[in-house]
Amino acid sequence: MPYCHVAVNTPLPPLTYACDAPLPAGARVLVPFRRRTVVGIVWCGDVSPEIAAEKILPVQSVFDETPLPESWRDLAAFAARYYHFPLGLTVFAALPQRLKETRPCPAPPPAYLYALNESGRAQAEPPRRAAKQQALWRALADAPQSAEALKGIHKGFAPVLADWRQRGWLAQTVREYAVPPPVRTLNDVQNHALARIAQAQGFAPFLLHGITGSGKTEVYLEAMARVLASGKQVLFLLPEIGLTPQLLARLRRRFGEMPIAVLHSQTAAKQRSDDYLRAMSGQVRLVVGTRLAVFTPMADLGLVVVDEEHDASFKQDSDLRYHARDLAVWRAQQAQCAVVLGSATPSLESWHRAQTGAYALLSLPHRAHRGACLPHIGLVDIARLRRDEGIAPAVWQALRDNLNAGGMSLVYLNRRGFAPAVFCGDCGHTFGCPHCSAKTVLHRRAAQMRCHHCGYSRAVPDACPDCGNQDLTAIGHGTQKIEAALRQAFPYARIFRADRDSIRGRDDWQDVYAAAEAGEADILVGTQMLAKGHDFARLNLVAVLNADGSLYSADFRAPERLFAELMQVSGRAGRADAAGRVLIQTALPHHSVFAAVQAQNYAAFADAQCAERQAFALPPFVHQAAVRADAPDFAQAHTLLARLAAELSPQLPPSVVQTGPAAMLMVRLAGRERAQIFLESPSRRDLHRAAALWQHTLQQHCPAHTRWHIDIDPQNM
DNA sequence: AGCACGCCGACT
DNA sequence: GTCGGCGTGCTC
Repeated sequence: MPYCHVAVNTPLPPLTYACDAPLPAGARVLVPFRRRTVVGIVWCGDVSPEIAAEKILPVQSVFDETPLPESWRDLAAFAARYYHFPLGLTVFAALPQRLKETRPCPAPPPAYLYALNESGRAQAEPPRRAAKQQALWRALADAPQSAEALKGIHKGFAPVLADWRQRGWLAQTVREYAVPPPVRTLNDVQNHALARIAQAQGFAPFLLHGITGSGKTEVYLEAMARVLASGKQVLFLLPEIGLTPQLLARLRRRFGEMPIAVLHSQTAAKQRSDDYLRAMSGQVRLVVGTRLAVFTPMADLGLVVVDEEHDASFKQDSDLRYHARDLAVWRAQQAQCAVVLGSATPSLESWHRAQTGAYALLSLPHRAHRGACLPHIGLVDIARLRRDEGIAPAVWQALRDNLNAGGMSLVYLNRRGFAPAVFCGDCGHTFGCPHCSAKTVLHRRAAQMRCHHCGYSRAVPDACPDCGNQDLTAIGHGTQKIEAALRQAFPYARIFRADRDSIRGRDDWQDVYAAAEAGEADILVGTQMLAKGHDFARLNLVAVLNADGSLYSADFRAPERLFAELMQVSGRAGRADAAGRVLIQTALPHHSVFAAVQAQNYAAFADAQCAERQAFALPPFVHQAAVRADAPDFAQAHTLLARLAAELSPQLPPSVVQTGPAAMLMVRLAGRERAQIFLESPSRRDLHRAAALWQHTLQQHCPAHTRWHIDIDPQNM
């Protein structure tokens, strides 16, 4: 009797089942598992069993669906190996919801074109009294028609069409989509970048470094157009916040009626699995999505594009801790095609690879439209300045002047809520989250104190729980408080706030966007949400209120992130013909990151950061893995790691440096306390051997109440 | 990861 | 005397 290995949604390796005949690898099957029926993916269709025959159960049924292709299985296997995550769980993390369910999931039918065939043409056309039918008939006699076109002629076309098909009068062909010619012409620099990408043979990684407004997207679109025109597929990844209706509209303008698979966490389950299967069959050639789209099986991949490649949302921070940009590069290597990583502020990892020649560097150093110039960036030293409502006098003045001049301003700060902390003026009591090592944030409109890290919220207290003092002070400023202060100072200004609290649905965002576009907004107040991806023509003043926060952090990536954030938000200012102005409030004006921001010189900043990272043996000069444990008490997590560290350290490859265990920067999260050990090595191979050793040991020695995971290339400390 | 089977406190 | 707490261990 043949046996097969089946990946199921558990941390176990693929399990052995019996089957009547060898099964195709990649097939979706139903198998009995723990007295239940679960979905599995055949991993090996014909194996000899390594476990006792009496334990082996038969495969229950095999779905009549196209098996997942070998390239997809290789990707899943690689991700499981690289991220030291169980294969079964990796496989299921890479599938859309529908394919994890126990019902059949047939591939959606392709789009057809319909026309009268010879026997159809031999028939008499419908009489004039059946006007709609006659119109349909004439259209079908004239040229092949899509379903949408027929619907345009006669809404109730479907039964008529079915009838004629039944009679054998119709020919149907799969609809082909041509790529329309480009709408705009590129400038010389863009054309040069495009030519390099288009000429590439085989695996060819590019880092497209282009300042804000330099027209990176146009380069992507034209590179994509060429690949799509050749009949191959394109995978286009964007950060969560970049996949907007505006971007989709732009793709539709460029690629006409060509179908686009849109895969992100908010796509409805049915749509997502349909798009997944359409991409797998090659029916859809353009796949656009956020990080999870990197797992889309694609029959004939010809180009991968990762926009804003430095963005943190490409890294998943739970379950399978993958980095979509890195898997995207792996896929391009697998498919032997080009991959374009684009950013105005590339990650130092990618920059380093471009410097060492592993990636080809393409630069777009100027804004694309003539007349558009870089904003002027000024620093406002707030170390000794009195501020009114968290805003320095010079910034108040600039906002007032700009308002009077009819300009639009953006007030940017990365703090939601009203005030980031509340404390008692008498005894100094502060209000922490009971589950996290973080203060709760005052949300005044909701009259709540909320933790921004877990779901905790409570009513605003009337008095201090320690001393009964009723005079509680809100310190610091969040978007709500700034909005209130601005409304008071400028009662006639049209002020809009955009953050995760005020923008709940897509419509809220559309309202703000439309108002800003129509010139009906004077001041926008908001967080990251406003910094990324949206251009407002009238916006000519950006005020950044709390730039420093992260610089006090122990995370060595803080300057890199701050630089990217400031460049991104600065880029919002003055995209049209007039130079914009940016004012950054900081108490640390002499920090090197601000000089780099003022100079708007990414390369100088990146080179300086790289030198520092090299001196301190940090990524990208070494590779890191974090081994983390969390438990209700810190001691439990710490003890486990300390014990195993002592045990394992003599067995580690010599190039691997093991540091810790130490507390994570945020020790307590959602009621659990977290410790971690860092593994570092200049050798990927050695790092993986060390990680594998830890994985193996933890699988066997993890006590109750303690959880653990391994994070390869961790982005958070 | 689930989800059973297993052994000790508050209910009819 | 049972219902149910979640602690430990197995799943082909």
